[in-house]
Amino acid sequence: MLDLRFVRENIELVEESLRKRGNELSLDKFREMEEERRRILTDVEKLKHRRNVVSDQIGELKRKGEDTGEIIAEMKELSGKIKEYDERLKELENNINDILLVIPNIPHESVPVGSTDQDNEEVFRWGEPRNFSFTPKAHWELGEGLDILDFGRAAKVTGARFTFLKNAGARLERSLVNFMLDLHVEKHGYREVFPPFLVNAASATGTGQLPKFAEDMFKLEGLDYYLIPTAEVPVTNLYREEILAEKDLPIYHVAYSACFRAEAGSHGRDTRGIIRQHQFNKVELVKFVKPEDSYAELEKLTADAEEVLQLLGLPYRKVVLCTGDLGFSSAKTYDLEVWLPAYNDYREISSCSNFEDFQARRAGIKYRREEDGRVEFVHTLNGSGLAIGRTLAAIMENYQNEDGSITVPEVLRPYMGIDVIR
RNA sequence: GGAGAGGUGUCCGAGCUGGCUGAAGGAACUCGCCUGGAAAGCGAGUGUAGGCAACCGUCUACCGAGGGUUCGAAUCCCUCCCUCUCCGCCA
Repeated sequence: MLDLRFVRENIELVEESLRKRGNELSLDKFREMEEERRRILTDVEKLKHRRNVVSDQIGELKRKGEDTGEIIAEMKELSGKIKEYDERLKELENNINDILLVIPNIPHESVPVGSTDQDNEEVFRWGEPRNFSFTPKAHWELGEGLDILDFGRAAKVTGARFTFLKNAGARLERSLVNFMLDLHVEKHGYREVFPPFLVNAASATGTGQLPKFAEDMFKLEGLDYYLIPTAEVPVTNLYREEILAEKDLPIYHVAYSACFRAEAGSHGRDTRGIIRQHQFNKVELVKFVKPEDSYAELEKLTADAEEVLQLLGLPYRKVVLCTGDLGFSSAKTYDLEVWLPAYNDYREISSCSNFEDFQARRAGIKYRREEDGRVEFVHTLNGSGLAIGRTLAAIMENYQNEDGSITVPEVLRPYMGIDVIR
């Protein structure tokens, strides 16, 4: 979330940035309540000071064995007043906080202004989409033909938008996880963590899923547990309510996890295949860095994700999301979109974002500067490195052969143990 | 799941028969003295959040979280969370 004082002192700027995101939230109510809050706070603090002073006097009088009846009567009245003020104050603080929690991050100045994904700007393309001498099949056709994807039985066992991976398909999924983890750990210097797949409400609030996007997550009935929509949530919350040492920054983590998305609004889109599932695997990159470094770190993080695509030989393009398409918590996001022959288009396979101090403030992740001992919020970043299921689909479609078999990309062969899936 | 113990500042650790404890003592760190240099020693300092003033400063809150009792709570009561030990169960 944004800093309370910052919002108070920059209301117009915040409203302007909301408009750029296509959000018509008015902050009039916020302004009113914040004024009242400060008024009451000043008053109640004066009363509390009085209470503290008199309380000391009572202690002293009691020690001397003197009468305190009158002064205690005064204090009773004072305490009653304080209680009333505190109640109103709490109400205001809750209401103000509720507003702050649903204000999205302010887009970075380099982010193009726009309303939909049509307005995203392409940064560059890498690789050439392959020219097929035959009509390429979609990954779901290939998968069923090779008996490596089973949609029907997954629907029976669980429901729509779940898939069984079988045989070389299951092995390919596992190979991709290992390949990506190895690359990021060994070459890019990330430290591997394996997180819980369930988090509590405080963690989901820390990264920005709650309170606004509760319906996108699966929640365990009767428990304060949510299935993680991405490893970003547990990994970013690793250091929630902590003060890190400057010498420990930057911290790079890479984590494999399953991801769970309820995505209530997605019915009807990508109903075939494994592009949009309720459960998928992902290798996620998460960084905690000093504020002055975060934009350079975003470029590096994105490059780390790109290298996966390059090593796999998958054509992709990099786009910068416009203000209207930017995620709630993000200040700037690059999407990497992989070429899918069956769609004859590029589809998102990685999303790399700088959240600046937006998540750090919600989650209370700070660091102490060596120079002057001051404490400030870190900047957090994350990006997919990559989404495994979509990578699998991309490999199947881009590396398919006329006979329906699939050539295994060179870098995966040590993990797969075979050259062709047939 | 059952029984017991406990959660205090960067860390360790007192206080817990309510007022003189934002919090003893120690460690660590910063600055100064000492020294050829270092260690030891000596002296001073070092939490977070918020309000007012915005130069110095000042006030409020915070002893796992929330609520209650009280004129007043780290200290008493209740609920919850977490950690440890033993038992049960389980991969």
